[in-house]
Amino acid sequence: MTLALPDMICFALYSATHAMQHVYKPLLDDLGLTYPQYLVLTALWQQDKQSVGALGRQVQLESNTLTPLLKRLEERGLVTRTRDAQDERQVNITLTDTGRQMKAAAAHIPACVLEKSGLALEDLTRLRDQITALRDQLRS
Amino acid sequence: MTLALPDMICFALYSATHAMQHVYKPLLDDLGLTYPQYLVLTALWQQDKQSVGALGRQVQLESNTLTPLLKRLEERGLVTRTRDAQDERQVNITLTDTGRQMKAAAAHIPACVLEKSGLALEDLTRLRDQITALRDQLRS
DNA sequence: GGTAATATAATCGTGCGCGATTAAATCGCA
DNA sequence: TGCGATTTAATCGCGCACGATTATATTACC
Repeated sequence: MTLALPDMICFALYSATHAMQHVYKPLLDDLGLTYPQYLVLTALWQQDKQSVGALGRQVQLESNTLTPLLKRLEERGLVTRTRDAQDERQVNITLTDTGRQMKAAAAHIPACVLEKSGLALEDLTRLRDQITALRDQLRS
Repeated sequence: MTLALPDMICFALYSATHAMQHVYKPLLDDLGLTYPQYLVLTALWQQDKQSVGALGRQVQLESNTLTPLLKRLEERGLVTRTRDAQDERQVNITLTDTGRQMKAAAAHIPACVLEKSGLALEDLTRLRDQITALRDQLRS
């Protein structure tokens, strides 16, 4: 357990995350999206019309990050933001037609990333599960 | 290979990195450091007096991120920034006495993180190596 | 029914990351 | 020797992250 960067699991995660975002960058540039914006849209493609809080629980971000991000998506015409009629504290985020259509334009991305990883799907899946388990342990 | 967040290796890395930084936060708050500042100091604790570029190659950051960060470390009295006499393009970053002393104050951190991970050292090491290999593949 | 407690999103300030550009020093090469 | 190419930091603008606070709506409870 040394204090050198190459030995640190935290740095491995940190630098791998940046490397991953570097792979996504050109793919997302084609869609005019940033990486966090892509994550939010991914959550909405699975389940449309979610509150800011519900989205935040999935992408692990708070309203202080999400609110400006969602305003940018709204300005781009990808989502709408409307106060919930039943509970006016909540703001519902809903995909526009353009936002829904972008799902098809993004459909090729996962395969590109898989290929770039140089791993078999099952190896990548196993690694993902280990990283997810570590994350959940760290969060507890 | 679905498009759901829990299935995405990129999101596993992204959220695990944030969870890791959340673990470091209270430990680094005691030292008055941010996480990237801690990485830079870690590199300097291994090898003092490095150029901005050499540091950047280790922590995987460019001068546009490092220069302001290093200025903050200089303001806090942890490092000095001086133009290299032989090659005036380069700026040498050198630890002050205070910066060197902080290594001892940070010595307990790796063990804290290991414990929080809930994994045996050898398991964490194996996971780290897999993540590092993925990072290097993605960078290529 | 009124009021304290809670939940939700928004706002603000600071510090990264990073693409693009700029300024200055050094190097390569005829 | 001179001059274009390269290297190195710094600068600028934008978009996250996140701690702390605020405003408003809802719920709990007496």
